[in-house]
This record gives sequence, structure tokens and C-alpha cells, in this order.
Amino acid sequence: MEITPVMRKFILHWGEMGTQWGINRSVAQIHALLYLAGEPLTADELVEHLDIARSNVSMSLKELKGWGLIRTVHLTGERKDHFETLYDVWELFRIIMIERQKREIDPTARLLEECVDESAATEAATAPERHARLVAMQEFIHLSASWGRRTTALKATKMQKLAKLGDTIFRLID
Amino acid sequence: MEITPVMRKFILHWGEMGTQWGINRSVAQIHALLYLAGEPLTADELVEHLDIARSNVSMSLKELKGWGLIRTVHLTGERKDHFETLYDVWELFRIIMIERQKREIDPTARLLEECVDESAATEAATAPERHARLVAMQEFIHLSASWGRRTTALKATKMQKLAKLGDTIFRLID
DNA sequence: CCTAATTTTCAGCAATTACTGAAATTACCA
DNA sequence: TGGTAATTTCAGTAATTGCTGAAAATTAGG
Repeated sequence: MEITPVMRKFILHWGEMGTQWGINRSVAQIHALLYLAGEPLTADELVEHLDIARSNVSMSLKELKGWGLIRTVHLTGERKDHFETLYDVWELFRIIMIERQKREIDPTARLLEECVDESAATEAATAPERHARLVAMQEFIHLSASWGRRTTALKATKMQKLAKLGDTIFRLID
Repeated sequence: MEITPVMRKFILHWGEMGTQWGINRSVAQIHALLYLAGEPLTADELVEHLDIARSNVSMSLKELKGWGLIRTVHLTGERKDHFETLYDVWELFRIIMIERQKREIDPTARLLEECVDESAATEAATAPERHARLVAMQEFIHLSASWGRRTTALKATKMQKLAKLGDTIFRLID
């Protein structure tokens, strides 16, 4: 496994993108490299190619395992752990959606429900418009969560088909 | 304009959510407050309610203006600038989508095009599977960008209807 | 124009996040 | 079971990001 200029270019960009979305640069880079490599790599290979410390790789791999984006592979005759990611972009997307939903959308939906309930009890009468704005936000988050759950419940192949179908429908409407 | 416990709760959560999505906490809090307030507020009112420095508010407002999420309002007889946001969550969502598309998705799509082209020229023959993975990623990003453009091209009301329609269709399919 | 109110800028400090190297732990084999 | 390779943990440090106060710039009213 050697890193080509194209691979390097992609990996670096992916790392920067990650930081903008709240994902650690090392984590994003490691994932990008595993995706492009197409074969399980050892932690030491990641250290070498990405030029980051062994301990950083260890932590980042742990993070990626936590997201369910990589798995440990044992190669016969090899002592070191090897790591590989999924190679299906739709499946990757699906997993990330599920996790972000669980970590971010769902708690927000819960909080908004609390806010709306408390608002209904205390200030809906005195500040009806503000109450309505809270409800509008709650509905939006709720609808987003619903879309998220429904799409991620689909298999990756179905999801892809749906996405392409939607795109085609849009094109026809235009 | 007084801050109620419910408002405080929402604003604090929104600020935390922001940080997880790469949005500055102060920026997110200010926007949340303007949304809930339902009326234009001065920078000094933001300082007081959110307990952050005047200069921080100034910077954050600039950021929000850059995103097109707030506008300056001049009230007759008032010397100070007042700021208000849009109160339509769908319109807010639309603006944020357009901006993120422009800042993040489009550059990534361009980069992937370059990568695919370079890969086609240099290594498609020697590493066809890796080339295919790059192409798969490009297609995914391209499809995402296409969906983004098409949905944001819709008026907020149409978008909302489409979202609700999609949700209903999903429900029927289940 | 001059003055005072208001807003913006920015250098410096604070807080957070990211990364490293050393040490501890675990896994594997003889 | 002891020894070595591999991995993880974590305290300390570096880098980044966020925030502040002081000062400069801008604006509006007289």
C-alpha cells in the first residue's frame, strides 16, 4: 500500500472537511485512508502514511469504532491488528446518519418537547407568539427526525435507489 | 423583552448543539435569542441577556449577517441598531442549506472531480478498484449536491409541503 | 464640522481541543 | 509462566479557537 498524490489530495481535503463538521482531523484522515486503501491496514501503517503519533492513531481508531465505521481484522500469520472500513458509501452515510440522529437530533427533539410543555404551562397565554415559534421549531425537528429514522431504516441499496428516484422526479418537475 | 426559564433552556441547548456542528456557541445563542424574542433587539440587549462581551456580540452579528440569517432594523426615534432574524424555520433551514452547500459541498464536489480525473489519467489502469471507490464517492457527493440545489430552489412553503408529503408516503410504505 | 453615541477592530489572554511521548496494560507465543 | 510485541491510557504540551477590553473608526445629531 503506497499513497499516491491523488490519495493524499483526497485525504487532506477530507480532514479539513471533517474539522468544519465537528469531526477531528486525524479521525477523518484515517477514515479517508482506510476507504481509499481498500484493504485492512495496521495502526503503524496509518502512523507512517499520515505522519501522526501512534497514540493519536490508537485514540482515533477507538473513536471510529465507536461510530461503527471500522472493524478490526486479524490476518492469519500476522500479529498486528488490521483495520478496515466499509467500502459502500451509502452504508457509511447510513451509519453516520443513525449516529448523529441518536447523539444530536434526538436529544434536541426531547429538549424541545420539554420546552414546549413548560411553555404551554407557563407562558402560552401571556406570550402566544413565542410559544408558537417554539412549536414551529419542534415540528421542524420532529419532521427531520422522522425523515432520518425512515431513511436509515432502509437498506443502503434502497436508500440509493430512493435518492436517485427523487433526483429524477425533481428533474422532471423542473 | 425578558428572558424566561424556557427561553434560557432553549438558548443554552442551541449553543451546545452549535458547537457540535462547527458553529460558534455565541453565534448560535444570539441567533436562538433573536428567534425567540420575536422582535428586533439591540447589541446591548444581547450583551445583557447572554452575558457576553460587546465586542463578541459585534463579531457574532457580523457572522450571522454573513450567513444571511439576520438583518439590521432601524427603529424610528432609536439611535441604536436593532437586529432581527427570520421567523420562518423553513426559510432559515433553506438559507443554511444554501450556504453550507456553497461553502462545503461544492468545493468537495470540485475536489472529487479533480481527483477522479487525475486518477483516470494516472492510476485507473493499475488500481481500478481504488479508482472505482473514488468514483463512487464522487457520485454520492454529486447526488447530494443535486438534492441540495433542487430542494433549496423551492420556496420554503413548497419545501415544507414536500417534506410532509415525503413523510406521509414513508408512513404508508411501512 | 464638531461632539458624543455607537459600532467595529484587533492584540492579548483564556479556554478548549488536539496531539505527543512515556508508562501501563494487554495479548501472544515459547 | 516469562518475555516480547502490540496496544491503550493519560498527563503534559502544543495548537487552535473563543472571548475580552481598549482603542480606532464610524455614524448621527446639533
